Amino acid sequence: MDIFREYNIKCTKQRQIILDIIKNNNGITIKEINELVKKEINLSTIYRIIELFLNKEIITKKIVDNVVIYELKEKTHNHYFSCNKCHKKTIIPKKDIENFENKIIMNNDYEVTSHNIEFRGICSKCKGK
Amino acid sequence: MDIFREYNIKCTKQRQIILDIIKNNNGITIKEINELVKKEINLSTIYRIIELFLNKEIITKKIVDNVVIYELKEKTHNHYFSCNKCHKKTIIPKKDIENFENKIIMNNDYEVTSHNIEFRGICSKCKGK
DNA sequence: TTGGATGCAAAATGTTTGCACCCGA
DNA sequence: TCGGGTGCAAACATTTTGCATCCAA
Repeated sequence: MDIFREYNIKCTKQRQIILDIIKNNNGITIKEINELVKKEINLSTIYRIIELFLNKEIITKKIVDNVVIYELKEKTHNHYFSCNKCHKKTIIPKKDIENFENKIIMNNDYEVTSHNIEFRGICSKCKGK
Repeated sequence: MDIFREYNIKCTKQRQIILDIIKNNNGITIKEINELVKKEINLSTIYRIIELFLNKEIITKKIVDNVVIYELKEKTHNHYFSCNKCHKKTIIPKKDIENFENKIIMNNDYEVTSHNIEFRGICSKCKGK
C-alpha cells in the first residue's frame, strides 16, 4: 500500500487492518481497536503497531473527555474554525497562523516547537439561521 | 484554603500539597508527582486526588509529546506560551490574540464564540541551557 | 531466503479497590 | 464526634518483553 511505502515500513496484513480502523473511526482507543480485531490480531501487536505509527507520525495521540485516543495525523498541519451549528470546519490560512506565531516569537524570544489553535463559533452560513 | 471551599471539598494536607505541585509545575505526570511526594503521600491517594480534581474541573488532562500530563484549569481566559523545560508559562498579550482573531473574522465572516490557543517550546532562559 | 513482524505467555507497570484507621469540619 | 479521606496491601488492568515461528520483500 502507498502509505507504507511512503513511510518506508513493511506492509503487513495487521498494519493494514489497524490503519484502516483508525482511518474509519475518527478517534479510537486501544481497547476499542482490540475489541474489533481480537480474533485476528494479538494485543501486543496492536501496541507495537500503534507505537510504530506514532513514531512515524502517521497517527497522533490525543485526549478527548479525559480518555486517550488515536487518530490519523493530518499531513498538512492545518488549523480550523469549527462551526457549532453545522459542525463544518474551515481552514484558517496558513499564512495567518504563521504571521501570528512569528509575532509571538519576535516579542518573546521563544523557540516554539508546537502549537494548538482552534476557533469555535457560528459560520457565515449558519449566522442567518 | 479558598479553592477547596469554592469547590466544596474538604481541605486536607495531601490535597493541598498536590494542588500546590500542579500549580508550580505546569504540566506534570502522575509519576513525577509521585516522585515528589512518595515519602508523604501514598500513590493510591494521588490517583484519588487527581480523579477528584478532574471531576471538579480544577485541573485538566492533556497530552504533550505523547505523554499524559495534568495541569491547572485556568479560570481567567488567558493564552500562554509554555516552556517544556522549566514549565513556566508566559502570557501572550491579549492584544496580540485579539488582533489575530479579528483578522480571522474579517477574512471569513465568522462569529467566534470561543478559542483555544496554546504555544509550547523552549523559553529564552532555557535556550542557553 | 532472511530479517523484521507477529503470537504467545510471562513480566513489568500502572491503576483501582476493600478495609481499618485517621483527621478535618 | 463522625463521615469522608488516607495508607496499605491486594486485586485488577494496561503495557512491555523474550523468544519461537511466520511471512513480506
